[in-house]
Amino acid sequence: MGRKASKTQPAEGESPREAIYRVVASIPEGQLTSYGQVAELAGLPKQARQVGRTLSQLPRDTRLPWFRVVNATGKISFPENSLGYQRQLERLLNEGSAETNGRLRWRECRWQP
DNA sequence: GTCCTGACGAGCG
DNA sequence: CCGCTCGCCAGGA
Repeated sequence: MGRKASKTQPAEGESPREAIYRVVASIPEGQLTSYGQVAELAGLPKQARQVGRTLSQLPRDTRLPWFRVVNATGKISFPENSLGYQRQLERLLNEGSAETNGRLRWRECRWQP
């Protein structure tokens, strides 16, 4: 098939972005995971940065549970004074994944997709 | 084309 | 625990 070899793709007929969306969408409510794990499950090992970059470009009205993705140190990957930090913490507080002091509660940070 | 940046992560001192 | 470096890679200037 005369197909122009694209750039790095996970190959399942999905673009890296689609794969990331699929994985993030599958994170169960009340559970947290890391950018690195999303990358791995999406078939993009060692590309945690690309996951972060992709999530940073999500539309505001997205239904994706992007807020369930935090960094490997178990913290929200935004400066504490930023709006992004507040929005993510708010969402996590809503489903009981965080304490009011901003401390995150890791309930089974690894799930089986 | 090159250079810099970034919602990351592991390693090292 | 903290700060720095290096690896990885897509995008924008």
